[in-house]
Amino acid sequence: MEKEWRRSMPLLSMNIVMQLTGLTARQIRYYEEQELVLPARTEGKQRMFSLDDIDTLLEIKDLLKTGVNIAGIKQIFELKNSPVVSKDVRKVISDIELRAIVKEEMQLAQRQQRASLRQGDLSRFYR
Amino acid sequence: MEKEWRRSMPLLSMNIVMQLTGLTARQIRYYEEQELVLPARTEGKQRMFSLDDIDTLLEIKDLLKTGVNIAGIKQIFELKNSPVVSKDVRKVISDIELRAIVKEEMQLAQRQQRASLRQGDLSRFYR
DNA sequence: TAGTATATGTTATGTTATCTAACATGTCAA
DNA sequence: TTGACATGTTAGATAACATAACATATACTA
Repeated sequence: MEKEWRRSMPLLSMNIVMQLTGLTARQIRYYEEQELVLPARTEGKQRMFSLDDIDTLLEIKDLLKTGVNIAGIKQIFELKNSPVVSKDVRKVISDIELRAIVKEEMQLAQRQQRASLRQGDLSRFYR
Repeated sequence: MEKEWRRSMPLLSMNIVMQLTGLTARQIRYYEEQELVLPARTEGKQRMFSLDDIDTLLEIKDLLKTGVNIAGIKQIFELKNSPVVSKDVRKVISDIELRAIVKEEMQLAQRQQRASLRQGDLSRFYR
């Protein structure tokens, strides 16, 4: 309860966030438009990000890379914020994400009669 | 060696540093002019501060409030960076600062035949 | 007492960083 | 092909920051 303070404090400007996440300003603003991140604003309306925001952005980046679209990410984030999942958040969430992704990919594959999901794409969920 | 990374990373812009330290931009720039802090710069020459810089600024603020002038602070910082004092840095430094301050104040008092140093001013060094 | 140094305030002027909004484009699936 | 999605690009406006010069209060010094 001193670390929480810092992680949620909006200290970082756009430029730094671009560097830390490897995302473009356009991407970051788009994700905000889609309400996936909600950076604070200065009096002059400039975005200020917290470390938590960085985590969120990195997760978005990762999920997009995995093939989940914005709508899917929205769902996942909603699940995360649902009070049901507040025991061992970390692990539970991973499972949920996994299932969401697999489900989406399965549906895709079915609809297209093809295997859009190569083995390698799930490897990071196993060990 | 993962925390060092973060503490020395220049992530913070002027505005945030002003808020975190309670110093004005003028003060911060002046301290840099006096080479007490050396913030990084963006390509566009804008200052970017690290958490270490914040610590330094807060220390400057504190020392100034205690009555030490810029020259004195410079000395103290030089002592800190001297390789001699690299065992139990924390404690040793406090002592050095204390002595430096006391010395300065004593000289002042002597020259002026007055007691410029009230008891209360040193109270924070004792317990 | 008059003069000087120190640390900071204030103002002016230019540059960099960020904003919003609109339009363009590559990719993929229907 | 057509359309949706995610992102690129550009334009024009504003916010944030830069340097530099001058002003000033306080505290020392002569």
